[in-house]
Amino acid sequence: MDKIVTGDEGDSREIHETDEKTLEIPSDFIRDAIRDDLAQGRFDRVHTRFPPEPNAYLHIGHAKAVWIDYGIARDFGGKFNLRFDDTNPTKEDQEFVDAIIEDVKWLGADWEDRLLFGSDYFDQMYDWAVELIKKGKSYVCDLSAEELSKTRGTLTSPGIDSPYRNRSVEENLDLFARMKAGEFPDGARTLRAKIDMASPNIVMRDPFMYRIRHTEHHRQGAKWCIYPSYDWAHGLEDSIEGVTHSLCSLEYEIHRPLYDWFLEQLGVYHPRQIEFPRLKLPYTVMSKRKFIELVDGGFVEGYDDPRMPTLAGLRRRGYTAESIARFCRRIGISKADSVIEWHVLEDCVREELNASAQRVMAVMNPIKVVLTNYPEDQVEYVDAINNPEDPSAGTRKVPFSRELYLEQDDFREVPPPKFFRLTPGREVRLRYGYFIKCEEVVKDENGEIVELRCTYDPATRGGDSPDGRKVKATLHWVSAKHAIPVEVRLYDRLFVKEDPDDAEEGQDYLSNLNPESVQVTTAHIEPSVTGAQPGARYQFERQGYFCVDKTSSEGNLVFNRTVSLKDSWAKIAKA
RNA sequence: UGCCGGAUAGCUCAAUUGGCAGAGCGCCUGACUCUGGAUCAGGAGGUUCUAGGUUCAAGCCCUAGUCUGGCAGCCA
Repeated sequence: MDKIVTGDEGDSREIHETDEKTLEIPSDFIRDAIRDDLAQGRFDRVHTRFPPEPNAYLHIGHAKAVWIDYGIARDFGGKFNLRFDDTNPTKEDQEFVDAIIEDVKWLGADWEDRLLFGSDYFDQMYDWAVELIKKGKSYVCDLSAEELSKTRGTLTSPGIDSPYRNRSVEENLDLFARMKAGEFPDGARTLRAKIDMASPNIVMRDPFMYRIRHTEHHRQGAKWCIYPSYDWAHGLEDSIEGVTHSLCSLEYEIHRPLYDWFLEQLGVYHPRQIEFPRLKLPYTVMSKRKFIELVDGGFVEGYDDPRMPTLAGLRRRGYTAESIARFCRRIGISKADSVIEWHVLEDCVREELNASAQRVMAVMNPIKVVLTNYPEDQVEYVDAINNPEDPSAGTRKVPFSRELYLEQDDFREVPPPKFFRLTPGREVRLRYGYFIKCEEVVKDENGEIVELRCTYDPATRGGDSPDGRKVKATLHWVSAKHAIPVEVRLYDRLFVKEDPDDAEEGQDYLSNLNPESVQVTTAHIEPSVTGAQPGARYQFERQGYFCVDKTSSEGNLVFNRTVSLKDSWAKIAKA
């Protein structure tokens, strides 16, 4: 039986037996390809990497990539590296390195001791470039960026050779060394691979390997003034690290021939690149440039604005790492470049929070209710279940008194059909409290309802009627004098169009911003949440899941709505 | 222009070498009878884009066609 071993320093510990264990690994086209590679002996272990460029915050699309890279390594008992692809100093920053590390850690991917940086291999890459020059496979080109793009040809016509293409090896070596030494200004020269200017694949038309950039690198400082291109660097980084499967998104597909070409010319260890489609979600944007514009333009509060699809934003919104992992598992990996609806992610977080979130009662739009037959100064503490899905979560005491707040939506003076909540003359249950009956509607001079006068049935304490009487609705409530006012932020989609780029003539995606993407309101909440710390998650009964925002403080609690509960009444009411 | 992909339930997507076409949401029904428009369980729902072909057997392989998406930077 074939044994698959792992470890790149000869610690060939046995992890799987192909015929049996790998069959238990979920199937998708990438895992299948890897399984096949192992079975055919093309590789004898699995080693992946997640290679972000530290120039932006990670978003939900990266979470999919992380879960493919890390998930596959884990499934096959292999290794996973977190590697920063920091080859372009002009856009990169330590701030992003730190944020990305936090995000990947939060997601739950484990890179063990392999936190790596592509820039740490610059010396090796340089030596390899010299080697390619010596082999006549690379040359220094003096064409400007503009000239280069002109001579590259078009989608329909071949490019033309650079006049510098046939420089001697000696001259190339000399020029390249001087490029490195800093003798030339930015953009004056490039090092290019000598491949084929007539290739139908434009990526193969003598792509550049190094450009001159007199810019300090966030990690390497001023050591370098020439920086490698993605195409040149990426395969080398994978090779150096002993990566077996270099998994990347579909836009790199046409780069694969170049990835392979460099490694073949060098004759070094050669990983396999496999591409998968990026995650797409409607009503949002996922590009670094647009994130920056949204933040700098003040359209959102920051990279961690709860409306943003960034991991920082989703985290602040209340999404858990587990719900995101669940989401990634559910959508799987296929070759189709598909758009996944938000409700898939929302279901995932509801599923998890339904099982784990502490229940609490909060009234968003209060209507005052006075229990006319309830003693003036009496206060009772009723037992409320913390989580009906989890008995071990126990119970808590909630104060009940003569004056209460109910949800405005839970009362209709003239009820529409199928409305089972409070209405004049009808009896309903107050959750964990009593049955109450609406006797009178008090209005001000403008005809606006100011309060409801109800009676309660003392025999129904706790919510049960000894005579077996039934009510159709159970409403949440708070005691008016015990309730704490808190700030609540209700979020909606950031853009009004599925594809924000689908804008009117002369307009861009910013014109599609949803003006109602956030609604700030005050809720009256039961006192048990006093002292809730940022990040704490609750279900506001009958409403949704909320978490305490980072701006929250002891005296001024702030909640973000992660997601509402499913609400089919909203649809019935609309119809 | 080249390369790659997709077309499957009302919607968004799955389907390991060809072997009874699945999930989530939506819809319908039921259970719980203190979230009763929450939650849970069950059910209905498909001529797999079209026309041919190979095969005992085709969503999958082959041929032709129609529609549709992505990529093509001195970014990664």
